[in-house]
Amino acid sequence: MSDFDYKQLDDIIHSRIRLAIMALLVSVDSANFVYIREKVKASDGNLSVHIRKLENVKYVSSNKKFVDRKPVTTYKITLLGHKAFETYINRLSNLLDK
Amino acid sequence: MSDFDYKQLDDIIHSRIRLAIMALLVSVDSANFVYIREKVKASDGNLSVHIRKLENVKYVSSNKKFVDRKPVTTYKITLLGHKAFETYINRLSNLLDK
DNA sequence: AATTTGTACTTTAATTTATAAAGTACTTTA
DNA sequence: TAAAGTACTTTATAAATTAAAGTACAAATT
Repeated sequence: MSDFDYKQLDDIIHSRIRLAIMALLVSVDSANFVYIREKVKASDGNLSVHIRKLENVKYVSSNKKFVDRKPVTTYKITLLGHKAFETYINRLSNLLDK
Repeated sequence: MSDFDYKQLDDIIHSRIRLAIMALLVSVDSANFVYIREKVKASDGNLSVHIRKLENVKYVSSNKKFVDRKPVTTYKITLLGHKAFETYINRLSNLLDK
């Protein structure tokens, strides 16, 4: 491959908000909903929808528990997610550095 | 800035197909419709719609003429497009290399 | 010479995606 | 106890993407 074919980029990852979520998650081991929402500057609804998409394809896993009687959802990137992200970055850079 | 805010990425450029078009155009001085379509592996309709979007915001300019009695449209990246692309790349890399 | 096939696109319509708004199930504060 | 959060989820609308159909030819075939 190694050309300008735009379909080589994983479109689950490519969306701006999901790319930001993934970039954050690879840099951080684990993060909860509120933390991600603030870093990524997303609305509640948006974050919920998009992180769910990442969960559906198993790029991200979540853990729900209660802390001080309040719900807290913690997210982690999975091994699959890590690999997909790496592949994405590789293809992106070889698309961009011509 | 310099954080994970996903809105920092120019969404006109960010779309997969438009990103590929821009990446191609910055590397090539000028290119015609068919050439771009093949490199980017887009359908006619898709390319037409998306390159038009890039034209509308003046990131790309076009020149239409006839070669051997057939229409040929040649595209070039503009100065504005060049700047926008550079900014996009900068923000992208600082989003990604954490 | 008429029909078919092909080229270089553009337009329209349908599907998908993204976003914002509203809703749920609480907890905390006044 | 009523109002104002918190941590999300769901739903509805708007926007973007894609595929299919259309236009205006040229070239090749019958």
